[in-house]
Amino acid sequence: MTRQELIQEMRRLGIRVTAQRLAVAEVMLSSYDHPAAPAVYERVQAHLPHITMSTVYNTIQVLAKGGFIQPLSFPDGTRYDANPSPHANLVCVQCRAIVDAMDDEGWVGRLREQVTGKGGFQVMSQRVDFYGVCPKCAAKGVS
Amino acid sequence: MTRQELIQEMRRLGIRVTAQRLAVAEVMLSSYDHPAAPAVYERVQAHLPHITMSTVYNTIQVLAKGGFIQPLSFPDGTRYDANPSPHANLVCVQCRAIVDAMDDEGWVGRLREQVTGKGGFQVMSQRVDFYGVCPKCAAKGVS
DNA sequence: TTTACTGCAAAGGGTTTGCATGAGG
DNA sequence: CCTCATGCAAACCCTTTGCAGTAAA
Repeated sequence: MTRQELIQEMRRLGIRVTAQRLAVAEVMLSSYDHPAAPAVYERVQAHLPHITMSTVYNTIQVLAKGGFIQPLSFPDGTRYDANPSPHANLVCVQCRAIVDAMDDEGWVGRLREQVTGKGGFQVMSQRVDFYGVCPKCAAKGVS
Repeated sequence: MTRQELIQEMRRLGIRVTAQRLAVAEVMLSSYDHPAAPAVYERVQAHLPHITMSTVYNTIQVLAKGGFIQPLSFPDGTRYDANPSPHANLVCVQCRAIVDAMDDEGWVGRLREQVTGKGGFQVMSQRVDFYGVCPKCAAKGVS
């Protein structure tokens, strides 16, 4: 998504475009490690040294409401996922890394189909996390 | 699970058995609405009026570590799931109700099989949530 | 008897809010 | 111009922690 497309999409959703929001959105959309707010703050500071955490949190809420990102609550804070397609996350319980799981065959979407329509529950979105130990941590800690 | 079986299982895991822990565990294991800590506290108070939130939180940690319950973090607090089998949760974004989704055909387990073994990630547990509007709320708010 | 759990109160930390200033449409 | 976003600081709320007393094993 180019900067122009991003601006157009924001305007289409009635989101007022500011330098801060653009910066936060671009960091979010180009981050694949599911950053928390403080990490987003740090990265945005490289472009906008004067931005504050309030604005980052405010913008995050706006972007979430607009469907650009999905919040993932964890005990130690909220991480954000900018991948709009149905997928699973692999969450390392040791280093807290989060990566998207390969799901070429669309199993998450299929699971959603199974759930939808049963019992009259209207599914709007989903969160699929698998918790465990990533290859790096498994190599380090020889458990 | 009877009270005696619960006690034996706790001892087997090296968990010291106290009246407070038994009460919290029994409330947890007999609650199917995925209660948050304050709700657990209220229910336990019916049996142990003198218990405190500290003890409830302490016990919750112990039970989670022992694998009796799974914490589910949400923006407005943590809910707890006492269903040990792989399943999906249906989370109503309006009334915050959480119910287990029927998964007779084991789709969640199958999805886990797909993820496990790909890329060397060691899966230990999972969380599968579907967010939407429950039948009750759909009937009320005619959206 | 030894270990560690309970209760109480206070602290912790990510996130939200109130308000004056400043910028977008 | 009018509305709404930003920045700053303080407040929020769920959860954790420190400590003295007490109960489990």
